[in-house]
Parts: sequence; structure tokens; C-alpha cells
Amino acid sequence: MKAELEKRVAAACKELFGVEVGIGLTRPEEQFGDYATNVALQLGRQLAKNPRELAEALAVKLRETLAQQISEVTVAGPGFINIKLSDQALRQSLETKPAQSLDGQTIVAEYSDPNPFKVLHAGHLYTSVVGDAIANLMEQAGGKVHRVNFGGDVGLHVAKSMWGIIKELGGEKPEALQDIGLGELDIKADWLTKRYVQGHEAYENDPAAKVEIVALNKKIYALHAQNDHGTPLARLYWTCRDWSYDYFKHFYETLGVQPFRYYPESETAPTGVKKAKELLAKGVLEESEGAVVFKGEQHGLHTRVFLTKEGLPTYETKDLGLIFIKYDDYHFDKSIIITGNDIVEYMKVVLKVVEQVAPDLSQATTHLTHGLVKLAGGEKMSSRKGNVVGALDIIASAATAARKTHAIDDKDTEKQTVFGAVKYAFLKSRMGGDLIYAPEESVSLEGNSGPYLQYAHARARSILRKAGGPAADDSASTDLEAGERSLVRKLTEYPEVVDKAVAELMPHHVCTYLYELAQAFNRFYENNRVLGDPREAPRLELVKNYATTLKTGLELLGIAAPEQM
RNA sequence: GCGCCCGUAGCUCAGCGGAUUAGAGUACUUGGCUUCGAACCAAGGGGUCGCAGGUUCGAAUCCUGCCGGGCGCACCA
Repeated sequence: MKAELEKRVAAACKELFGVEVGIGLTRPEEQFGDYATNVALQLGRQLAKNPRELAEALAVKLRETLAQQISEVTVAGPGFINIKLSDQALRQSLETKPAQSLDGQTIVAEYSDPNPFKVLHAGHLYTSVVGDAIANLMEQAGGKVHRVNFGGDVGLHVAKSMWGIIKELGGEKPEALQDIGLGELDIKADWLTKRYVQGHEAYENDPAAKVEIVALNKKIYALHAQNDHGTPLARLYWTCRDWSYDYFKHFYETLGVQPFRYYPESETAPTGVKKAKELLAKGVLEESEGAVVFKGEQHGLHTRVFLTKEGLPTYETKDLGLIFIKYDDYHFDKSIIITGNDIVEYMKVVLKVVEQVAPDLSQATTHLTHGLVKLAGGEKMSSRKGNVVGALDIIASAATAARKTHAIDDKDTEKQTVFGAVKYAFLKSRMGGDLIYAPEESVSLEGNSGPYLQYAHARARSILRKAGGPAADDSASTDLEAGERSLVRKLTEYPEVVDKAVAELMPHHVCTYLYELAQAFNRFYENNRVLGDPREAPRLELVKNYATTLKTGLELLGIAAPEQM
């Protein structure tokens, strides 16, 4: 309906004033109408005419040509044209589905990116949730989306961890690992993180240890190159890496996000090194102080190292390899990479390098970033180490807050509520800046929260359950009462909002909308009896439509919509 | 020093390819349950949209400068 109106308004402008204009209808406040346009104001300048008069002329024309679809066209203020749909047209636009704007496109979405040998922190939880929602959004728009995860299983941080592991075990003793954690993934992950901290501190403070760690780093790369699974060091390494992988897998499963294709750095490093050497030969990269670097200054960026003087690939090179491998594997039309915003300048450099040899690849790539996740009320939660909030800390704090505020007897529902709360809290703000997570607020059933939406859904489902069989036939009534109309109007915004969220890759638009929708429903519910009312049949249809829309929207965000709670 | 990002009610945030009276939530004050789930709804107070200029008939939104905060700038990821 919106698209059709836009076409009609544009046609009217052409006919009346002889100008081609692109019309983008907006959604004004309900009191003004269903759609609005400010073309007359734009044209006023262009044609040097009074915008108010132009608007009046357009309004007359629209009333004529759109008599079927429109109940009212009014001109307001300096020259806004407000359009109110007929009830019938409004009901019809309930059928509109979100656009298939990504139809036929292959898209690779990379996010989460946890490192083996380390603990998952709040940032991983964040991208896992938001990345999943963005991927869902693109999928519903017709895109073939491949979810991809990239992690550092080789590199200096792993060498630090391995150094700590060997120290703690008193040598390269793989059999000693059996005593760690006894099958508890979280305990093993914690233990590994402690080994990393141990290695990191030694690297910083103990010159002898630093030499050992640098040597270990090379050995670990070599272990991959030689496919070594037999030496004690190799057995230590693979076992601990598997621990991390199991821990990640378990985490994603409990979170309920779609699975990934995992690319470890060990897999992308060889390709990256090969590419880097080619780029060196081509003169894109150059040697400097024994290392191979890209001089970004000539592009307004900064210099970064791709191969160290030890001949080892840096993160840059492994990322470079990944970009080409992803393309070889999927031949994507679009590639989305979601990371923390501390990396924006870095990524610009890497993409600039790619641009030198494969401009289409860098052009197809979009780098989205997010800020830090902080816990409301300061750093009490960050006792673990440094001031990093753990992923499980967030979930635990939500669970604690949930149990404190409302007793839920059903385990599954509790889990759905807790994850719904955390996910919604992460999703509702525009991605980019830091996020302050407040556990109590997120699990609250009051206000703009996941559980509020889940409750608003459960309430509607409850009416539908009580209604029993299919609604009586109601073909005659196309007119809507005021309360019903408000809800229908809100419902018709759904596809427009989803389209916008897809275009901008911003799921928070969906959150804002769903909250407004739930509010609209609760208002309707408050003032309009459904069961037993003379208008029961059309109202039941409406409730059903609402419940479906809300559920669909929540699922797009990766949030469950339980039948009852 | 250079570069990038951010600054909207006490707090947490929408709105930012300009436009009808700047919106939510929370907190605070108040009203509403013998009827479909009150985990809800309604009403009220609370804002020089960091500051100063500029473009425009019109700026929270675009441009410039400044202030404040965060991050990044060579062998970590």
C-alpha cells in the first residue's frame, strides 16, 4: 500500500507540476493520518511557489485519484499532506509482507569471533546475539546467509596460554590435563584463562619467559604446518583447543543462536601469508625494518604490519586470508563483519589492502561495529580479571534478577525469559556505542523489556485459547472502531519497519516497533472486550494477527515467544 | 600530535539522508481490577537536544570551530 501511494503521489506531482520527484512517505503521529509527505515544501522552493497552495492542489488531486483507498487527505502546517487510509485499504495492507530485497543474494555474516584458550566475555555474547538477529533479518529478506566465526587458535596469545599451561602442569604433560575440570566446560575455560593471564604476565615481566613464549609461538605454527598430533606439546595444544571448542558450542546452543562455520586462524594463516607475499611482490606491501607492512598513510590511514620480522603472520594477514577464503567458499555478494569498535581503523587498513587487488571484494564488505558492554552500577561484576565482564556473568546476573523479581516455576519458561531479557536489552539500542546492561531492568516485566513483550504475547495467546474454535464468519464488517483501527494501523507498519531494519542492518528498529505494537495492543485490550462482545469475530482476527506479528518479530530477533508464562 | 566514535529529561535510550507540539522506559506524584492474564492501563511534573557560529522559509538532525568523554595509531588480537 505504501509503495502504491508513493507512486500515485509522484504521478500526481508530475501531472500537476510537471516535475519528477521521488516520494518517501513517512508515518506521522496517528492524529494526523496514516501517511504523510512534505513534497509540497520541497517543491515550494524548487518551483518558487507557496507550498501551502501546492499542497492544496495535490490534496485535491489525490482525493480524486485515490478515492477508493483514502478516507481523508488534509493539508497541515506549512504544507504537509496527511493521508488517512480507508478502513478497507488499511485492512488490506495487513497482507503486505516485508520486501524480498536480498532475494538471490549470497551473504556471509561474520560475528562473535571468540578466541580459543580464553573465556567468553560480554562482547562475545553481544555480537552473538546481535549478529544472529542481523543474519535473521537478511535471511527473511531472501538472502542466503552463511554465518561464520573466526578465532585465534594460533598467535602470541595462544603461545602465552600454552606457556602458562606447561608451567602449571610442571612440563609438557598432556596426561595431567585429565584432572582439570572433570568434564565441566566452564571450569576448564576458567582454568585456561588463568593460564593465559599467567603467560601474559610472564611475557611482560620476565625476559626469559618472553623468549620462551616467542619460541613457543613459532612451534605452534609449525605444529599446524606439520600436522603434528603426537608430540606432548601437540597433544596439550589440541586437547585444550577442543575444550574451548566444546565450551563455545555449548554456549551457542544454550543461547539459542544459529550455528556457525568456524574458521580458525590456523586455517586462514597460510592463505594470508601467500597473499601477503604476492602483495609484497606487487608492491602493495613493502618491507620495513625487517617486517612486511602496508603504508596506510598514502590513503589517509596508518601503517600496519602484515608479516613480522620472525616471518610470522599478524592478525592483519590472517584476516586477509579469511576474506579471500570466505570468497572462495561462498562467492558472496555481500560480506558483513561485526566486531568491536576499537578495530575500525585497523579494518579500514585491511580492507584498503584488499581493495588494491580485489576492489569488488572490499566493496562488498561492510564492517559493523559495537561498543563495550558494561554492567550498570559500576565494576562490581568485573572481579574476574582486569575489568572484563564475562558472558556468563551477564546471564547469571539476569537469572538472579529474574528469580528475585518473579518466581517462575517452569524451567523452560524461566530460561526463555532470562535469555529473552538479555537479548532484548542488547538489541534495543542502536548498535555502535557502549551499552550499559542493567540486569534488573532487563528482566522486569514493566517497561521496554523482553519479558514485557513476551507477556504481551502470552496474554493475547490466552484470549485465543479461550476463544476455542474458529471465529464466526464476519465478511460484512470492513469498518473498524477507533480502538481497533489504532491497532490495525500499528500492525500495518510491521513490513515497513522490517524493511528499514534490513536496509540499515539495524535490528533495534524492530525492537522499538514491537514495543510500540505491544503497547498498542495493551491499550486495545484495556478498552475493548474481545470474548463475548458483539464484535468478537473481527476482534479475534485482530488479536490473532497481532500475536502472530509479535511472535514473528520476536523470533526475528532470536527471542522466544512462549504461549504462557 | 594525528585519526575515528560519542555527548537528547535525574538515570537508560529512541529520533539524526531537515519539517506538523522533541519521544519512550525508569524514577517520582496520582487514578483505574465482581468481566478475556492489573506482570496491565491512564494522567501529571521533568529537556537552552554539550557550547558557539553557519546553511535554510524551517536544524536534535547538515557544515565549521570549541569543550567534555571513549578508542585507535609497527611487528598483540
